Amino acid sequence: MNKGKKVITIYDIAEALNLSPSTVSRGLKDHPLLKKETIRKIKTAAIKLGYRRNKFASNLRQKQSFTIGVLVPKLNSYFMSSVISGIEKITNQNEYGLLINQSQESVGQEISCVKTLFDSHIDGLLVSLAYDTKDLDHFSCMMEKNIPIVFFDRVTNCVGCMSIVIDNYKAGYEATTHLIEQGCSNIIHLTGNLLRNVYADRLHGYSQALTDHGITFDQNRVIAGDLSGNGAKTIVQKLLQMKPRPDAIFAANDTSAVSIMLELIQAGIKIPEEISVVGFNNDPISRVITPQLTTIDYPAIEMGELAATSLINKLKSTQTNSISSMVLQHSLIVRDSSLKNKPKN
Amino acid sequence: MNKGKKVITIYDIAEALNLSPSTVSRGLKDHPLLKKETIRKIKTAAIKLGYRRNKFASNLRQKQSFTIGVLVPKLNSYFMSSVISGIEKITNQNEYGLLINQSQESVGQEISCVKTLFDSHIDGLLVSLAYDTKDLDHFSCMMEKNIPIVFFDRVTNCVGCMSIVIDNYKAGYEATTHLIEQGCSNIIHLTGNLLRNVYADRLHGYSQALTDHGITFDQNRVIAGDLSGNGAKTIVQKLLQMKPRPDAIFAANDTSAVSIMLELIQAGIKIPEEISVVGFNNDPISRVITPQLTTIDYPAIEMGELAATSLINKLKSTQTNSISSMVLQHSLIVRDSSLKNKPKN
DNA sequence: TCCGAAATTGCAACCGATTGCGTAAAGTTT
DNA sequence: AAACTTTACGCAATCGGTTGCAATTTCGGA
Repeated sequence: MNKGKKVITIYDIAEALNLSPSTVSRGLKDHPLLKKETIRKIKTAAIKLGYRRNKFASNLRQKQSFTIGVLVPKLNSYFMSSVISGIEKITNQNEYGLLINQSQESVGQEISCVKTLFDSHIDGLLVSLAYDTKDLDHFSCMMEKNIPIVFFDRVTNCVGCMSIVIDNYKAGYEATTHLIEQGCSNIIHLTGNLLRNVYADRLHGYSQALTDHGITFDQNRVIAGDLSGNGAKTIVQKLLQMKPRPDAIFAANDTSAVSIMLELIQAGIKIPEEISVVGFNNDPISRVITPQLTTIDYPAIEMGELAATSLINKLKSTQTNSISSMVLQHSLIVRDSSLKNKPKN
Repeated sequence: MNKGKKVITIYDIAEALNLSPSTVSRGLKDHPLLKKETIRKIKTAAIKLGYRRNKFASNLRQKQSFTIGVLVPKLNSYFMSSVISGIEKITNQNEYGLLINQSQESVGQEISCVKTLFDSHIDGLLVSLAYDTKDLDHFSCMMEKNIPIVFFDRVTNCVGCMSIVIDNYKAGYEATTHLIEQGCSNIIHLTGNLLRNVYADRLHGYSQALTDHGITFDQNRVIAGDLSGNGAKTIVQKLLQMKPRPDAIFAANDTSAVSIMLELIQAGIKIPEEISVVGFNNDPISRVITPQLTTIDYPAIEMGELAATSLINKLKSTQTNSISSMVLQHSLIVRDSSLKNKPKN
């Protein structure tokens, strides 16, 4: 395979110019000790001969790959693809390659992906954890070799690692407070695996908001599921049978919120009159469903850009900077699905 | 940077076992000429010492990277992230790395990304073309070195390259025919850059369906735009001013279809009674909008899997197989946005 | 017990770029 | 013109794994 024309190396350039390979190597990267004239000659010849640097040889020697690994639970969600789009933008600008893997929400896959990425000699790693990851043992190979890791969205405490997040606690608090202010008092919270900070924090915010407004937190009103929207029918059936019927639902993502809404509508329930709904993420679907879904705007692209920028800075600076966590701004977007008081158009 | 513990090489294993590095190298990859016992010893020692193969050295020698490049217009769409999810699944199974770049819908970026990927010595390339790419000159570096390219979705004719597509002509034909069968005769078609096969073919199918049903094709009823949904307001204004008012819209993607629908609803137009709408892609939003959007189901994940599988097969087989194009199955999904005749629930 | 075939393993060159150190060439100073 | 800096470039080792071919060991058979 790959048997095209002859590969041009620095040796070919050296020979053509009657110079040594080392001079050519230096010339190609503007070494200050070389004569300007020589550098010009080398570069001209390189272009004329169609020279391309062999990254393997270069990486082997320099022990750097200029490649960043990305490990996410799932690629095909609006949120995650936006994050990755942001990451790609930055890494591309900085001439880093991007090696992307998905854990498919399983620790097993996550472990195997980390191994693969490690073997690929990535310079740094961007991670959002799988649904059921419990510990970080599988990342130890990276840490031992001082390969910096930046976690984003689904993060974890980890000495020496950096985290990019939004204030999920506050967001949960705001969403819940909004519902309470709309007159809701019997609020269901749909959440995911509480091992994950995003869900635990949102739940915590929800709980605190209730308490702060004189509503007692009730464990039975918290439903933890996979948030994929698959179980919506069952959940709605369950909700409608609860003794004091819930008057609001705060879901930890838009996908599940929308699925629930569709089921509620199917069951003849009026939104928001009978039940208000608030989601999370501000996916496109939230703007499209009727009534439009109140949700938390999550700056996905910015998160990707920031995560990538932070990692690259860490790679470029020799000094260990001490920032361990950065929090991006979210915002509550109020739409019709939760507006009980005000008149709808 | 990266100054962790000592790196273990095959030389360390060789020394520990009193063997030669070449034997260790062979043992690690189950060379048939080695004694089984020796292989076992080598592997055991490798694990005990924490050996990791250095891909750079290996790739340098073998002139292969076991890495596949992916170049797409935009990462952050439901369709594209699904395709990539499919690609990742296959490449991961086959132990290939994935280097992903986005052209941001611009030829300029596309050219620069191809250069980057070429310099990264990818073994093969998966491409969906940017919005305004006119020729394939920038891919010639790949072709000269016999690096196989598989195009998907937005493809182009190219000797020696492979294409994975759906039958866009037929899909356009079916969508239009469906509208005609619902009694529509004044059908607008919203399309993108006609340089791209996907749009040209859908337009062609639309046009042929009209002709086949005795409706004359009218260039004024074709609106070519960016399909991002941004110009929806302007387009709807324009539509509502047309002399015989259109009774249907066939949009080349769901995003624009939904944006148009929202504007139509805003303008007090009843869907589908006054204007029917059909989209393309079967994005999640199509199921969520009211009325639900009739659309063409596009097997995105399967397309990703097939593209990756085809490329890997091509890499593994020495013989040049002759398949130049594969067509995946699409399907028309009829929903309320186009059902004029039948009663709605 | 000796010989050749078969089974194992080692030697050494190689992939292509990088870089510490040494040296030759050019320029300065007095 | 001798002695000393600068400036510019070359030598050769190195990164770690791979592989064609040679060398050594093993073993069956005579």
